[in-house]
Amino acid sequence: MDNFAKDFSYNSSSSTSQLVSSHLSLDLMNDKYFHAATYNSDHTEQLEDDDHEQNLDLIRKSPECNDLNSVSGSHVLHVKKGKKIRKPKCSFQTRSQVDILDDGYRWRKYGQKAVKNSKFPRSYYRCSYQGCNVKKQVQRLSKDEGVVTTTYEGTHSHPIEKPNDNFEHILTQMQIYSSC
DNA sequence: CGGGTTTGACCCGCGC
DNA sequence: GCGCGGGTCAAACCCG
Repeated sequence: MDNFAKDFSYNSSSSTSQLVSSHLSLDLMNDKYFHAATYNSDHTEQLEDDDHEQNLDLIRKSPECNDLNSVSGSHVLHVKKGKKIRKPKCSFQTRSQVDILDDGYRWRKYGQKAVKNSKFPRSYYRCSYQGCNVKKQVQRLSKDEGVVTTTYEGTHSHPIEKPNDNFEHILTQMQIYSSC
């Protein structure tokens, strides 16, 4: 785990980001070396519920959603109809043979798209917990087939279903860096 | 039967 | 206006 801490590189200017992925499985650690190349976090101010619902679609259409490989970590501003919208987004890369990382939450796949200039498709998942609309995108890098990029969007409104102490530690590391 | 996956259609923003 | 690419929907399907 110390190796992970060393390998882990944080790349974000966000000071108040919220981490939405909390756990990755022990299997991942044993079977696949967790590379953890980048961490990208954008933070949005807590929106009023009404605004949040209204903005979901705007967020969904945001071109920034497409930037899986971005490591800028800069705050993303979306302006439409006079509204400023910032959305929380965390992405990281793992060196793994499998695309789906067991992060302790239950996910339901709702789409898959071919990605231009990549032979691997991008998969879209939503948290299946009722009322929780956290999304994640999973894509394998065409450049390096061993690397999977996972992007989380939103914040879980419920506890983790399958806690895992090992990655709790990772989360702690990430949260320390991001001052969550 | 309930919940998850697959996959083609659809929508939207953007660049030309 | 049109084509392209990304993101989502939803019907059909699968599985435990």
